[in-house]
Amino acid sequence: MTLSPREKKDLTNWQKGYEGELHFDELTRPFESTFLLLQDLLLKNHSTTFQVDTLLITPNKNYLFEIKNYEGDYVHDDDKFYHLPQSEILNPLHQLQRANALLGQLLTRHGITTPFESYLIFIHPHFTLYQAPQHPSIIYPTQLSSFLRKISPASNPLKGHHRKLADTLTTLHDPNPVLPDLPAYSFDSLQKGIYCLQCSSCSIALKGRSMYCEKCGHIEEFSAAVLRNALEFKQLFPSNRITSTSIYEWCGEIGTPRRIRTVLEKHFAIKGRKRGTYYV
DNA sequence: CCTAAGAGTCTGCGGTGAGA
DNA sequence: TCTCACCGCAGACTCTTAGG
Repeated sequence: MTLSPREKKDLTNWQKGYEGELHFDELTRPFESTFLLLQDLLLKNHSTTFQVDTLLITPNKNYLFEIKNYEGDYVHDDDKFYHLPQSEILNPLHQLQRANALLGQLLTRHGITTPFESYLIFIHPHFTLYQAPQHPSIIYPTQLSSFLRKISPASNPLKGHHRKLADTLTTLHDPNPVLPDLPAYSFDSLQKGIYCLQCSSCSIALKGRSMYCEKCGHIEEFSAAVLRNALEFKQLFPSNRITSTSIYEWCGEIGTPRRIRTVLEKHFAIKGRKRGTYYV
């Protein structure tokens, strides 16, 4: 669908944020084997919901990380952050302090009083902050690798209370993510077709058993592409039934309904018989 | 070249809805 | 309310083709 400029901006921001978290996940992967690493926690203290990007539990210290994938030029002035040339953004330090405070209160209510060291991580290599404050909680891109190196492997192992902390947080985590305000869409209003997995173009041609991207040359099995689209259909239209014709239409009437049916039969459970058959 | 998996074709079943 | 044409689907069978 065609997005409005505002929606495009939101989409870019979400993508950027997500990419930043993925990047940080990569950097903290070595810690997984020795420490407890919790990512993307959605927690609730009384009626206040808050999100925690990454929590790292080590034998010596617990860390709370807020990841920001800001790119380009920013300025810090009078306790405020601006994206140059002039738009003010939410102060990420305040977000970090809020998450830390709420996390502390939540854990205290569950009988855990362990402190967390909280850090604001600016992860994008092309991030510049003019008049950058020398704040002990801020880690700039050029400091990141040395900062992570300092979280050295501890000589003493994790104990029961560390696991209890992780278990408590995992139990308190709300698995239903808060969805951003999505633009209104319907089946009829969206462009149908299979897009290329590699370059996202819609210039896809069916050649034998494969889908061939005329733009980048990427080849994907027909069945894999249909399955991908069927899962996408399920995500976008949870109340719509998956039928061979609905997916055939959703895929831009590529192949034949019979071929689509074969793919659905293989990857989904069939409900009903004859007319009215659908897949779950 | 052979084999097996996948795709195409044909036929019949069952639900739906229009018209008598 | 009943009948019948139409549509969407499954199942059986045949054909095709990718990959070893």
